[in-house]
Amino acid sequence: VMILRSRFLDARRKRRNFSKQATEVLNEYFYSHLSNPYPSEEAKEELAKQCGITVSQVSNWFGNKRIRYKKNISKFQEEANIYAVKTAIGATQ
Amino acid sequence: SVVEKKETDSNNPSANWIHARSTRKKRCPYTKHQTLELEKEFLFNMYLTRDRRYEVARLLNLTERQVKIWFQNRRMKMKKINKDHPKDDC
DNA sequence: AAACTATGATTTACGACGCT
DNA sequence: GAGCGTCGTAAATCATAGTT
Repeated sequence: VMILRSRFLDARRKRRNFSKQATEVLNEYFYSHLSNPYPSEEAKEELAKQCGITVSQVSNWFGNKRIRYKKNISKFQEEANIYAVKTAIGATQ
Repeated sequence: SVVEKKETDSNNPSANWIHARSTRKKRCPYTKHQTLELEKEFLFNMYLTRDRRYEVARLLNLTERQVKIWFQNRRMKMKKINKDHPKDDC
């Protein structure tokens, strides 16, 4: 019984990558809050809405992003620069 | 100046959220058997009595703490499942 | 098409804090 | 006040999607 249940739930692990726009929004938040990339529950809800994903998915994304960023900062340097520039442009307008 | 501030933040990975959980036990995935038995126990009741916890731990060769935490995590998982899919059921 | 890598989701293990 | 509760998370691992 629960074998079927767990198999059913494992099937939910089938995923699709998030859209380019969603990833863009998440990265923008991440890199503009690099000193403290921990969105509040409200911020998560807002991001989820903007991205068309669930709050859980936003939490997963930030969890993965924080650990992977931290594990290899240099690998993300280029991406970090891109979003730094992006937010800088946004700030001057 | 706004630009400068953002850039220094970006170039400053020392910004403290990188705190290493130094003295933590490494996560060790449980066996199929352990997980299955834990799930069966959870199905029986979501909360463990002290005696049950001792028995389960002994039977599965886990510590009581591991069993306690497994049940805590399992309850959180159930809560998340109920939240993400409100009412589709078998 | 078979390696390989990126990425989203799930699983252990805690710290922080609450309640009794 | 020891002890178990939830909540949010780190870190490792899993499973698959996407790339070379």
